[in-house]
Amino acid sequence: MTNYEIEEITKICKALSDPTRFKIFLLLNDRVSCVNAIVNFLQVSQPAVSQHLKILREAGLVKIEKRGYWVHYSSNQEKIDKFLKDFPTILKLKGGEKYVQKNK
Amino acid sequence: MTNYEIEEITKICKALSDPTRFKIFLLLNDRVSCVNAIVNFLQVSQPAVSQHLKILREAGLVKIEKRGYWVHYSSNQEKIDKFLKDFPTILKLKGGEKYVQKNK
DNA sequence: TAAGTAAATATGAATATACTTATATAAAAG
DNA sequence: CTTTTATATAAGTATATTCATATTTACTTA
Repeated sequence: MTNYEIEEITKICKALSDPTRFKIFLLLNDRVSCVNAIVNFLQVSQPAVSQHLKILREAGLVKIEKRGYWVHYSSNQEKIDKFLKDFPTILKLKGGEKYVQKNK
Repeated sequence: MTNYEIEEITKICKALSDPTRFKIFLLLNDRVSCVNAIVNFLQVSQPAVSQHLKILREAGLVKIEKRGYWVHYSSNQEKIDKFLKDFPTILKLKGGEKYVQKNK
C-alpha cells in the first residue's frame, strides 16, 4: 500500500464521517436529486448542503449533471463498488505488503 | 435506519478517516501490538499513538488486553466483519427504509 | 523501597470542520 | 431587460481535531 492509496481511502472515510453528509450520500445512492430536494428532505440549509456535496464530490462518491439551472447529483456507483471491493482486500494484506518501504 | 445506526457507522468512518490512525488500524489488523511497537513502526510519538488508539477503541475497532505494564492492542474482527457486511446492505436500502420517521 | 519502563492523560497551540448569513453566478421566466 | 429561481461561494464563528510537551499512573525489577 502506498501513502497515496491510504490518502485515497481515508478521504472517502472522512467524507462519510459526518452524519448529515452520510444521510445525503444515502439519499443520492437511492435516487438522483437536485440540491433543493436534498435541502427539503433533510432540513439542512442550502449552503450547508452545497458544502457537503462538494466534499462528497471531491472524494469521488457523487457525480454531477447540470440541467438548466438544476444540478442533478447522484452517487458514483463505480467508485463505491471499488471501495467495497478494495476494503476487505486491504484488510487481508499481511505486514510487509501494507506499506512499501519508501513510504514509511 | 435509525439515527443511532447512522451515528454508529459514521463513528467508524471517522475513526478510519485519519491516515496515521488508519495505518495503526492496518497494523493491528495484521498483528497484535503494544503501544511502543506501534510507536517504533510508524514513527509517531507515544502520546499521539495512545490518543489514536483511544479513538479506534471508542469506535469498537480495536481491543485491549493488559499484560503486566504492556497493553496489547488488536483489531476487533467481529466489529470489522459486521461493518463489511452491513455497509453494502445499507446501500441497497431504498428510500423510506433508510430513515425511520421519528428520527427525521 | 527506589529507580526504571509502558502507557495514559492533561494542557495548549495550530489547523480543520460544520454551520450561519450574506453575496455572487447563471439560467429561466415574465 | 428585469426579476425570479437554483446553486455556489465568501466570510465569520464556534467547536473539533491532531499533535507536542509535560506529567501521572501502574507495574517491574534492582
